[in-house]
Amino acid sequence: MNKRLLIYGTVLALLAILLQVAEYRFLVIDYSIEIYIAILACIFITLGIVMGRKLTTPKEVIIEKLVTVPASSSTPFVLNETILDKLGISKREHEVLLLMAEGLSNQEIADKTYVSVNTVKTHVSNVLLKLDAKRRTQAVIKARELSLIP
Amino acid sequence: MNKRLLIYGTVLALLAILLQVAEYRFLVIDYSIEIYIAILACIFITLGIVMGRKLTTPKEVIIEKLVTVPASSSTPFVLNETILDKLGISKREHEVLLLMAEGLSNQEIADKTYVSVNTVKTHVSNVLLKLDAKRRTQAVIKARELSLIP
DNA sequence: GCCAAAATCACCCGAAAGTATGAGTATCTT
DNA sequence: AAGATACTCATACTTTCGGGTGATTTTGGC
Repeated sequence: MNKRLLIYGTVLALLAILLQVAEYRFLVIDYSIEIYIAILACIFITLGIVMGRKLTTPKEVIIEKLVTVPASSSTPFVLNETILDKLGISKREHEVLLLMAEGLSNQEIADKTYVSVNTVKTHVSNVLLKLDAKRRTQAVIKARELSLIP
Repeated sequence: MNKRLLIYGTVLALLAILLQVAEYRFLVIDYSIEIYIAILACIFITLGIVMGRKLTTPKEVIIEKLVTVPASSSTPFVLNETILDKLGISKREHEVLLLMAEGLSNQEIADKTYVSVNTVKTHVSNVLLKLDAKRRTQAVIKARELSLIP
């Protein structure tokens, strides 16, 4: 930081000298003083802008990213297969149920399981029917209550 | 923003006129030209610095900070209000988040909270944004991980 | 080999969800 | 008084869901 100030200082000094020299030249060639002022103004204004930009400390925007630590669950979760086949939920259906519970869309589930979206929709529909849910959100809740998903 | 530019423009113009007037005075009183230059330089350099600071968008240094959330599992659940207002989720938004987590549809949430469906949609959209979720299912998962809902 | 259940896929259609935008009101702070 | 925020609502539009129906292909067991 101090280095920077030093550099600017010397640059300023040099410019002053340069202007001093230029001054006499200008006077000799007898340019109008207005032009001289304008040039001076331009030079120092740009210098000022540059200094202003470099010297001002940039704003620091701290973005805090939230990360959850998995937290060792006390109960390991055991799938309740009894209820699973009591409700007649098949393997595939249970699979999409799990993915549904992860907040995936039908399309995303389709991509993950390498089947078409239509197939996923069919599975989802069946799951909704078998769990007596109106929406996938409800299905997930019920499934969790029944220990069908973690 | 445009107002600011206008103001600067007028200030500049005024300064120019002022300098013009001052110029002749200086010449009359016959000060040395060096002082004149110095004054000019000071004025324009400060002007430049001010302009540089105000006109240039302050560079924002984005610092990402990871914040770990313990994710309490079997504990009775305590709302993490710190995260709640860190994410800027309002009371109403949190309310619809809770109802969303119960598997309710927008219409059902609207009925329960005595507002229109459109309002609920707005709240839901905001929640999705603030939780960085694409779907309500995802939002519920994230909210639970962050201890925003039971 | 045959059958039933499971799995796959398609198409249509309406409902719900989500996005974008604008705007009015209320409250609270400076 | 002005500004910021939260809350409310609307309109228009796009995407996703979910229901209904039907059809073909696997698969596992008898």
